[in-house]
Amino acid sequence: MKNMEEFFPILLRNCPLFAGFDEADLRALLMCLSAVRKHFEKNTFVFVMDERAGLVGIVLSGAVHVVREDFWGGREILTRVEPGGLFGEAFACAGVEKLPVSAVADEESHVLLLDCQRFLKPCPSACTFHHKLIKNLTHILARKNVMLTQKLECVTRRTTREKLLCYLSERARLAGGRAFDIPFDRQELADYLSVDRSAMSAELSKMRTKGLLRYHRNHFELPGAKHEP
Amino acid sequence: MKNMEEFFPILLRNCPLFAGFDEADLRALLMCLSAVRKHFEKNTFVFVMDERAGLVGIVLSGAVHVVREDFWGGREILTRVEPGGLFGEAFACAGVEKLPVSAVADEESHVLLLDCQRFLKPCPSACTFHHKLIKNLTHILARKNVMLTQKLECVTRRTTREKLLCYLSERARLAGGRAFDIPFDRQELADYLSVDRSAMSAELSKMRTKGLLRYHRNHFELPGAKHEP
DNA sequence: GATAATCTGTTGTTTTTACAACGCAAAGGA
DNA sequence: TCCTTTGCGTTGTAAAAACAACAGATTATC
Repeated sequence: MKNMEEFFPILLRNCPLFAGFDEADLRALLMCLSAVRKHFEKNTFVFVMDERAGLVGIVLSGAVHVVREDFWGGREILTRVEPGGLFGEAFACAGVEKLPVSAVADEESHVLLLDCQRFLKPCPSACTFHHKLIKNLTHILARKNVMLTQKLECVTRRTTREKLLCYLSERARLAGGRAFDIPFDRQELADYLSVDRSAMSAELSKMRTKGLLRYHRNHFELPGAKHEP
Repeated sequence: MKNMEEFFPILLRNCPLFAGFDEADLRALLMCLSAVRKHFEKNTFVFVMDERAGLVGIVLSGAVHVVREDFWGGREILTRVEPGGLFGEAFACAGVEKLPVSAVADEESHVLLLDCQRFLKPCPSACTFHHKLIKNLTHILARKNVMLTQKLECVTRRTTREKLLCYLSERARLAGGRAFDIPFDRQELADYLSVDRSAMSAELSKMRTKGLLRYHRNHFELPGAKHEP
């Protein structure tokens, strides 16, 4: 792992996998894991769909697109990963036989590739960073899990109103009260709930008229439970 | 961990967390983790919403419902967990401050509670089972992640047709060809895609008429890519 | 084999959504 | 200040989905 020092700042600051690490930790760990740095030209594949998944990628420079290609050859960008960002970790840890996505360098990029199996094996040199790493990895997977579950719950509702109430109810719970702010503007909220923006705006209006909620811009208030006779 | 032997079969056979363990492993591990067995009467809480998450639950006997209570007091059952089943693992590993769900014993039940933090700490007695356990846990989280991602991709499509094509395209990819079976009946598929069953049936008919696919019961075939001029 | 139960497809009606086009207000820059 | 940009709400129309009710086919049960 020579010539890695230049990328240490990005890994230490922006990569959740190395949260809580210092430079010395990182240097030791990369040795221990026999991580590989690779270089990709623009539009070349980092991972190819239908391969067996085993590697985690970390973008050091440039940018990588995780893309899905459907049965008819259509290609869709699922996420854009920028320096410090992680990709493929879920597939690698799950050890899926066929990668359901590809990863393509969108610019000329440097990527750090880690073998997921080595994460989980007992560390031969008994390095203590290993444990921190596993903890971080588990955190990342678990948090993503929670986020996905939450989103799925909103999105599976049938109507826009239900989706909104599901989301807002959750935000209220997180805030611990009936008044709270949301981190989305209208377009972003519509995208999150996968509904049309203008239709959602209209629905919000209706709900306000009906007294189901109050709002201004990003600030929302839900009335307490009504006791219907 | 006395009086646990009677539950060993269920743990070894049905609990993914202990996959690959034998009885001796399990006995050692439960000691090492200082796992706690608790008894719950019907309709009592195992976890309470808004608590700090930290424990993983494994149902030994009876059954537990993971439920969500919304802002207005409505309660919805998210999953039913039966003996051998795991619950709360994502929240525990993510260390969420406020549990977004509750867990309620639906029958008189025995539950094994494990402190998630102890999983990830270096094992003081350096037991080798610990590593297997972490591997299993990571597998479980990662696989759930992959499943959730896949479902989310289908469900976020706007129309029933798109949802169907997204799902079927994925199944074809997994099968490695244009012909494949699906593991759902119509009602289950509709539930998975969160659409109405009869509307979905109608949409399938239309798609068949248009030549987008062929099917009989659980068997589907997708025509190859069409080259439009 | 007969009957019941379940699964699937069909149709018509009502409700909801997507889409497109526009107006207004707030924010930012020249 | 003027002008542009951006975000938000509104409206009308066409498309799509939910819903309900039913008929045919398949499977299970006796």
